[in-house]
Amino acid sequence: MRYDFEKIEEKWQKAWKDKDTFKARSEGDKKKFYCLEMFPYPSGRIHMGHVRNYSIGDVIVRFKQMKGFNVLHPMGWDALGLPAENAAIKNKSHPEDWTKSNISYMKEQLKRMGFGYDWEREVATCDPDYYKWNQYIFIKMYERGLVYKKRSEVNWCPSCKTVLANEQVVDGGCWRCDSEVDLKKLEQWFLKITDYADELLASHGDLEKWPGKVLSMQKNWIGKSKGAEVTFRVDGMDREIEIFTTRLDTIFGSTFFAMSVKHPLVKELIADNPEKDKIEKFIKEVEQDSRNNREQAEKRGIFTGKYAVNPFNGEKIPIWLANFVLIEYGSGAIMSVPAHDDRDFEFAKKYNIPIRRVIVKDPKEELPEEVEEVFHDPGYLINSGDYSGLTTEVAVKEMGEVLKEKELGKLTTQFRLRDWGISRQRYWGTPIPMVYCDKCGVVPEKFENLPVKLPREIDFTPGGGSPLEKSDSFKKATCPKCGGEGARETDTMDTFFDSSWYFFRYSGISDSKPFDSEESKAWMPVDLYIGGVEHAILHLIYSRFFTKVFRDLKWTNISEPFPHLLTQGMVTLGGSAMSKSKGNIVDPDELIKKYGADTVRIFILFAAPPEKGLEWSDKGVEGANRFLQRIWNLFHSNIEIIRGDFSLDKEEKSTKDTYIKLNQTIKKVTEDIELSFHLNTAIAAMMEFFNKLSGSIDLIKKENPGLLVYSIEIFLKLLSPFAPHFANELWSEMGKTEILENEGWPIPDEDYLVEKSVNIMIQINGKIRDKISASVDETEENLKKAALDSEKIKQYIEGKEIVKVIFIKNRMLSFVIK
RNA sequence: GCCGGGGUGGCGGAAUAGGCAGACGCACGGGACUUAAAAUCCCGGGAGGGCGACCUCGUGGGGGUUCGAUUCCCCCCCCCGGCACCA
Repeated sequence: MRYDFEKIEEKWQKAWKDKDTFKARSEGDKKKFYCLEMFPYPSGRIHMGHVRNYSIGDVIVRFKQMKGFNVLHPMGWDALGLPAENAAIKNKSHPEDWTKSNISYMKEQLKRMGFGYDWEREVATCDPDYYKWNQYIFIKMYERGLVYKKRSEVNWCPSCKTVLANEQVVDGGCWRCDSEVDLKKLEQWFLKITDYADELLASHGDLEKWPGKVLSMQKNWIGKSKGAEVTFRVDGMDREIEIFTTRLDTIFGSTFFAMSVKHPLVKELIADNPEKDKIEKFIKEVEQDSRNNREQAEKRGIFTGKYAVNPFNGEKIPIWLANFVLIEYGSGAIMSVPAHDDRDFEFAKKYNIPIRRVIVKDPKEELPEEVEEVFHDPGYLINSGDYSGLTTEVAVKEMGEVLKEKELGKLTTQFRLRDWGISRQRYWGTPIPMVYCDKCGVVPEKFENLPVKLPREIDFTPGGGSPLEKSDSFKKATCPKCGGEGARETDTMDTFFDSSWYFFRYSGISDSKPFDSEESKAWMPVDLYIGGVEHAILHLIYSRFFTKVFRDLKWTNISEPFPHLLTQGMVTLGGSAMSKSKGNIVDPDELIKKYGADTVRIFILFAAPPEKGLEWSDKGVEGANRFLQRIWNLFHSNIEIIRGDFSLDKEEKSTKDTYIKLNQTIKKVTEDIELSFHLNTAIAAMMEFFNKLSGSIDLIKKENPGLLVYSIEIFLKLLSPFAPHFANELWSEMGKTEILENEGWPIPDEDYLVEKSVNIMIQINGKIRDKISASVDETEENLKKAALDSEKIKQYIEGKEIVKVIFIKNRMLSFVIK
């Protein structure tokens, strides 16, 4: 008979709800465990990635709960953002309605999967009670000088009609719709994440439980490089240009100077150049090029007619405009050292600029005059005046001191990381709580006026500016400072703002603060954070930034929100991530309907270890179902014994191997969940045990029925985090009254973990030639005797000399012969 | 180019303080049950050779260390992810 998963799953979901099984409690002196999976965007329905992510989390949570932890396992919705607006425009509805109906549908789906959450802590970022605190945090950051407004060139997505953060531009395209990104000059609000760049990188040392991959991605993103700022005077002009270099030691080799066409001084430099028109044409071309051409273009440049003066040797070097110098990095100008930099070398070759070698590996080495190859490594300085002969390292130090002394620059550090532009010209986001007053300037909204609510009735079709611009009632505001008439900021926040602190909110929901610091202190940090590797940079770096700001605001005493990160691999179909736009979605609903939640959970967890990518295939889902069904069948065909009153006989010879296997399985499953999260091998171990049990069922029934009862008990406990409804059903059929979630996690019987006899392999010259069954801990002496008695071994050893014997207890005996 | 992760049967994947490669599952083949099928149960399987006991080869390729290497060292190839005229 097939088990009726529908009935069973509904029954136990109701039981968990009625018993508040997953309500976070702070009881006794139990340790806390805060397990969090990245909250979903309510796009409509959950997808396989969610199923995988939340199944992993749920196993850990149920395991920890049985292990005796106070567990916090909340869930919520990352509910603001563009898709809601786009969908609403398409269906002529409202983003709020679309979002809320999606939330309620998806919530049912999560419940249907049997995931154990504390729904009392649910948050939805579109709720004014939530985004109120976005606004509050924004103002607090403003007060700390971490928020500023700047007119700047920003990434503009012409299709989404909004600004994108640097992090949201992928290969020159919009991260969401892949349209080519334009540059646009706009007044934008920025968060000074760069103030924390150094710390964000330095505290990587505290994140030893993060995947190396994520750390390296963040490291790349922050892009710290040590070097020096040096000021070059422009010859014949009262102007100076600052450069950044990581190779101050090569400064005597600088034979030209290069700057970005967008450098603010360019206009002035070429003002009196007779070939000004030609240069301006060049500038236009380069600007055009950098927009259209995502690939690395051929190096091009043009001489400005001016010279820069090298502060170290007074040498005048030509100032060029070059397409390979980026305005976004450093100061947008560089000293070029062709002998020691590939780009400079290529450029110098093309434009016949002298190439001067200033660093060598060995000062005694005779080198040709002509520099044929760029030398990158550190070494000894030559052709460098008083510095010649010094090592790279010493030269940088000494030159740095000279710079400082003469006020010509300093040793410094550059970051690739830019400040985070958070202004968005769209409707469905948190209004930025600022008021413009003619008298007082820009003023943050008063606390008592928060939240600044999104008006519901509004034309939110995107245009050039923010849709909120069109609402007079929204725009109209009273200046919080002087009480005069003011105008509200109409841009909304990047939704990454919302998700940068939601985990704090869960840890201490409060009406009067973003989160209750006291309660939060008891729960934070998140002990295990599980989510897709696609959030490795954006979300995770922003969340770390917010946490450090909260610490500095004394709202928390932790510096890192997620000491332990588990990044699950993406679920792909046809090689790419499932997404609506690509139309390669697999809807879990169908599988759940056909097989039930327990089967789906086992199946997705068994398919691969969590951190690996998973190319979707439903081959094998039958196998997961079959596994449960086999347990069901064995259970029910032996129900009398299982319900009976039998005691376990550990020492019964005929079944001792099963008892040992059971204990080994407890150990393996526990370690797989706790240490490596390799839930696939945990399931495999359970299957292995079940195969063993069902293979010797007749013997066990006859000789040791107590072992069957005991095995089933333990087995159901081990299975319960994976297939919780199923396990609970059988558990209750055994006559147990407590639910499994409130039972303790089994502990292996240490005296029964090792088999009493083992196979010893006998090797000759490294090749296995025989196997001998022996009791555990058999001595080398005895095994050697037995091996030498073996016919198989004899034929190899006959007439040869035994040079050496290697023995590893309980494993092998190896003869080296000649 | 730099950084990170990989490469194991037909497939998903096991196993590395060096010691029986391929656990577990899928798919496949054979058998039992059945009038038949489905379901279920049992058996089989890396490749090649041999009737067989067995033998040889085999964890991307090449070299090395070792009695013994999927595991350690050196060189190379390929795949995936990230960053990238970053000065």
